[in-house]
Amino acid sequence: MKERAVTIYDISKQAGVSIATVSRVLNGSENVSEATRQKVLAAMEESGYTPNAFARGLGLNTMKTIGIMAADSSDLYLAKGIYYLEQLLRNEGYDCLLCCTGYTLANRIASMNLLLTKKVDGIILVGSNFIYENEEDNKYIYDAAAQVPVMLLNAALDAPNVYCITSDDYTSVFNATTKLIEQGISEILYLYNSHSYSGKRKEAGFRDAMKNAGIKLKEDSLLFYKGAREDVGAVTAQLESHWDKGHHFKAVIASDDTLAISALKFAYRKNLQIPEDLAVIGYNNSFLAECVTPELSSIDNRLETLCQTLTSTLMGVLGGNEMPKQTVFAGELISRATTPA
Amino acid sequence: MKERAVTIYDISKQAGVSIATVSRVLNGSENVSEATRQKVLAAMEESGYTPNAFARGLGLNTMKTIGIMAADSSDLYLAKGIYYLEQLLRNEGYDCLLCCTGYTLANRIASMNLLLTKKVDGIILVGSNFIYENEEDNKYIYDAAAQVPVMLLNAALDAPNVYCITSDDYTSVFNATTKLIEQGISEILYLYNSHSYSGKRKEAGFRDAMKNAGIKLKEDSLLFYKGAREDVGAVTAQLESHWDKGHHFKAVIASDDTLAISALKFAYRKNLQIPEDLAVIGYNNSFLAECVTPELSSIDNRLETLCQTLTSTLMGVLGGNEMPKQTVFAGELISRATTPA
DNA sequence: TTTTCCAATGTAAGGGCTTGCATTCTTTTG
DNA sequence: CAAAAGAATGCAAGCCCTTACATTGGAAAA
Repeated sequence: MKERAVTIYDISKQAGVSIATVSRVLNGSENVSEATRQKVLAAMEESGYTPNAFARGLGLNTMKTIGIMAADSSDLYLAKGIYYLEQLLRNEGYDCLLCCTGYTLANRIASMNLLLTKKVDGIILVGSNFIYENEEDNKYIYDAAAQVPVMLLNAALDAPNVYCITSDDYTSVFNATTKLIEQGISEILYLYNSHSYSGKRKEAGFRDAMKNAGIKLKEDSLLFYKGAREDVGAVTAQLESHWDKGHHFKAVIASDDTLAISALKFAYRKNLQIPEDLAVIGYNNSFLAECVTPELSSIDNRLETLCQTLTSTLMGVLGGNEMPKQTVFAGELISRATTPA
Repeated sequence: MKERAVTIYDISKQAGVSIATVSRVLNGSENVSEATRQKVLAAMEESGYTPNAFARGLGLNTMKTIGIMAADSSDLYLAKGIYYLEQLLRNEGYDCLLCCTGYTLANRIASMNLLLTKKVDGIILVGSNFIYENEEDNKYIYDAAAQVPVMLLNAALDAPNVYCITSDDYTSVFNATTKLIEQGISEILYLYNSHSYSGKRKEAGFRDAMKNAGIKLKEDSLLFYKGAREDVGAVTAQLESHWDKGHHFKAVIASDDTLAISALKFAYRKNLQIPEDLAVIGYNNSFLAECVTPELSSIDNRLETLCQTLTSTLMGVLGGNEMPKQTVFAGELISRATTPA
């Protein structure tokens, strides 16, 4: 299959210059006369030369690759983030090594090492679940950051060489909750399934909004689902069982669109009118929101903006510039048909 | 940031052996006595040695990386495929370089070259849209296949070093259509938005099933939507306009779940009961199908099986074995609430 | 014209690892 | 017990680039 490849030596011979000169035009060095540059380029063109990435890597100690870690690249939201990042990084001349880690720490440590072994120039952690409550569990991030910049999307961690781009989840949920209350709906159920960094921020936003409105928060106003949120049937069932135990509510704010979908299904089963009997607000404003009927109101956390900022910050860091350690963007409730006008 | 890394020389010194021996234990060579192996491993462990991937690549001419190309990694179906592949390949010790190419040929050629430059060991094209009608446009695939094995998921192309794993889309749609007809529904609209390899197979399945049942196919029985299928609103509008022109139907078979979602929305707007007034069948059996109400009947093309087979075939090829050039699996209609029982 | 200086180019020393071949030492065989 | 075979290890030549430093030649300065 692979015959001996064309090397820099072949080009140097063909163009009648030294390999150093060839290397210089390869790397866009200034100190090459236009005439030689053309000669070399012609030779490359003619023989279909492609520099050997490994040798290049050895010399430059980089292969222009960024590692992207996500728990599950098929999650609607994470997939979108990965997509944006890949596009943006490619524009900057970087390739992406993708690592789906699942949710266990052991896997994450392994993946992290893998990426480091492959000499990526930076690592992006997509999703807030990469930060652990137990400070020791975050060691794998600190270790990685000792070697390459680590970017967190939707999570925050104060450490050297770690940069965080987040959405202001707290305020988004606070505002959404407040808005519902102002519309006269105060029996709100907060449905969530993660204690991640942003998960806790969202929850806090809910609690504070309720408190702020002077509504005493019963503990049955929060429902935690401990399984995979993609298991729509199970989440729906849990909502039903909650309701059937006498915990009624007039609205659901979910920490994720997928969970909100279950709330919609729940309403359908219970024959509740949306939004009259039950208002529903999701989070992430994913494609799902437009797919369901009635269309789901959802909090948009401006994923594309986050990704753009993350990328430019990373590029800045790699370029040796001082960059902000944390950047926060405001979210926004997109009102559709599951909330009162 | 980066202090001088531990190299094979350090280990060799520390263990009191030659670097050749260290390299041998690194590569699991047979000819090393157990005692030395242990000594070396201990030294590695102690000094936290990580072999330099570039140097390794230079020597071995591989970095155990597979390139994955997909038009859009955030597409629900493609994302799932990428996810499966990434997991499977990782299990085999390979990393994945992800390339989202969009739908233009120029981008694809560029991406392909990029992957080849980075010396991937194989390339996987996820999605049937990588094959072009115009034979010349497929040159980029042949070129790539001249260097590394190319795997096609859901597409077929007969060429050296190209391996295809597909679902029998033709039969799946043929059967689904036939089943509807047997249930007494013969006014069926086939809704599609792609002329890709599998797109054409599906369409043929529909046409043949109708013909086979002796139903004369009016050309208004097929509706092609030329934009992005994610634009649910636009697809819905086009369905409405089609209907309003007098082209009525009692069922929709869509070439993709996302399109089917639009059919559901259309029914809702027209106040058609599902499945009594309108039956709907999607394709891919994606997560979307379970999210909507009523839940969508959809053709499952066994993506996970396809990915497994693709991976094992690729591993076989890389291992120098003769492997089947084309593997086809049967699909299956998953009946949910949008089709009559 | 001679001296400086600088742009353009070449020389050669790595960068860290793999591997064919040579060498040494241990076993087996006759 | 000598000779042959085999196992374990070392030597050194790559693999293909990058780049600090040396060299050259011509233009600018004196």
